[in-house]
Amino acid sequence: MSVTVRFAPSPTGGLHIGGVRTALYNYLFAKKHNGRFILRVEDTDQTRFVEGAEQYIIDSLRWCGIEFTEGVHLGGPCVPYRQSERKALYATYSKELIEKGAAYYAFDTTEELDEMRTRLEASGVKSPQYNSITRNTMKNSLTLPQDEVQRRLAAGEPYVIRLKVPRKEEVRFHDEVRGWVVIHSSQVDDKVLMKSDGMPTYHMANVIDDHTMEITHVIRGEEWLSSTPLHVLLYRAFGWEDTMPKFAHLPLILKPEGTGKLSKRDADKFPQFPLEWTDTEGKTFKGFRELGYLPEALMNFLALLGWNPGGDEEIMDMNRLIEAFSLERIGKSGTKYDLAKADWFNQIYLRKKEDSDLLPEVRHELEKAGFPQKEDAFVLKVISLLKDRVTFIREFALHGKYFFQAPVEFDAEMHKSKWNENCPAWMNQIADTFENLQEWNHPSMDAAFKGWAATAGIGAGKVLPAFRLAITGMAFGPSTFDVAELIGKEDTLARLRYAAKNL
RNA sequence: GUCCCGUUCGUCUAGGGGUUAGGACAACUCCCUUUCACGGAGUAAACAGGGGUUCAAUUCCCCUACGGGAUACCA
Repeated sequence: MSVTVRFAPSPTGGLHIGGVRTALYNYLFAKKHNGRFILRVEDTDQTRFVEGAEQYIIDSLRWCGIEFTEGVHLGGPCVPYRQSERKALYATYSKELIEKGAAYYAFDTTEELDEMRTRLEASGVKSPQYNSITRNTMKNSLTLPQDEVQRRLAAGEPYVIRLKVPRKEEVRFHDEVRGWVVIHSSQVDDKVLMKSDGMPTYHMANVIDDHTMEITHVIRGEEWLSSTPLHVLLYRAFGWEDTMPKFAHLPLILKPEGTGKLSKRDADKFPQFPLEWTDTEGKTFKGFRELGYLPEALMNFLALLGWNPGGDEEIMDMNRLIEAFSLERIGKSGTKYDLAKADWFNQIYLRKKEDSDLLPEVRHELEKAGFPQKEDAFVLKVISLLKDRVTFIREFALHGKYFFQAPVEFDAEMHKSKWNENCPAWMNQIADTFENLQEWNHPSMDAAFKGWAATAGIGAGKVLPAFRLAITGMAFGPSTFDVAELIGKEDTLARLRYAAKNL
């Protein structure tokens, strides 16, 4: 089976998480079947066009690890891949439809359309539509005399081209996710195909492009399910029904709480964009990248939002996802967007990384935190000690500050519960004991510590928390001896004496 | 309003005419750990409701409720 799929966003803003998932599923499907994967830009709405959005989409998908075989940024056999550059093609095809009698010119103004709707509503029509009945009362090439139509066209009067939806026809299509969907053509209105500015509408451009690009599977969000009958009618009008692509409508991603479809407008409430995005009002939203999510974790999380491999398997990298993916296992119901599990995936993938792979980014975080520079070996050691304890890379700086600077603030709760009046003296004694250590490492410190505690007649458990507090200032982290080993003898003794004096 | 789609633990989901309805995240408890994590063992937690069909329905059918989508010269 030869497969061609496409991801066709419109450059009206940042790419939100639903779009990323759609792109991901298309990518997985294409890869699985060794097919073509096209990035097509649907920029037919000039009023909503946002500068930079196209590049943003390309960059975002690249970061996600979603790769295309052809598209706006790559070129390919179906060039151009931007719909605004394919205008002539749509014009040609719309003429063809008119000649076939499957479409017609309509000259109605916005006011006249409104008038029609209010008039029909007043007379009790539930949902007023421009359709096989009402079109007879409107100004179009079906009602106007031919010479008047020609005259208006020649005079350059604004017009749209509408699909002449047949009165009584059954429209049925098989959705790969939902099964058979049947609808009657009387429920479809005479949709505008070509707008008065000469641009096609989504429906028109979409069908023509999918056909000319030989798309075999349309995998898109459920918001398109209700317009699919229209698309089927269009394929039928063109005589392309036998090569019509298969459809797979993805369940929608819903807001984490409350109701409704996730939209870009919610981006200030929870992360939605792969990369940082600044909207047209100058508002900047952090992306998953900036928040510290690893792309492989995000993809794993997203893949499982509306699809699953059937068993208990959850940790799946891109190759595994490609291998396991199938349209049949896509779910039908909407999915709430709950990032808690994404955090878990991030933790898993973070732990899977080699320490050295983490080094550049950890360094970046440390620098951002303003910590003094340390050699690679030192930072690598910090990474190995902290890796099991963090979910995000930025937490290396948060939870590991004591590796880079002596604590000046001490955890109040721990101070209260674990630090008593004997502690200053103990800390000094430990410092004295450590002073004489020949070897500076965890085992020797451990032995010396235990020896001191035994001769002093103190339970190690009573002193250890205080020791930790003196060295790190917090109640969190790897073994204090490991910390002490890494920061060195001099620093360790200084911290002990400082705590003895000041706590 | 109309049309279309959907409904299993809080969340993501498996399952499917007869099951102790399974897993994961999150929560909680315990173990390990003289901290925090990791790891391990547990606890709590779901078939929207009502009618059919059937020996049997969470599973099939219908209705209702609820949720979502579409109803633009936006995609």
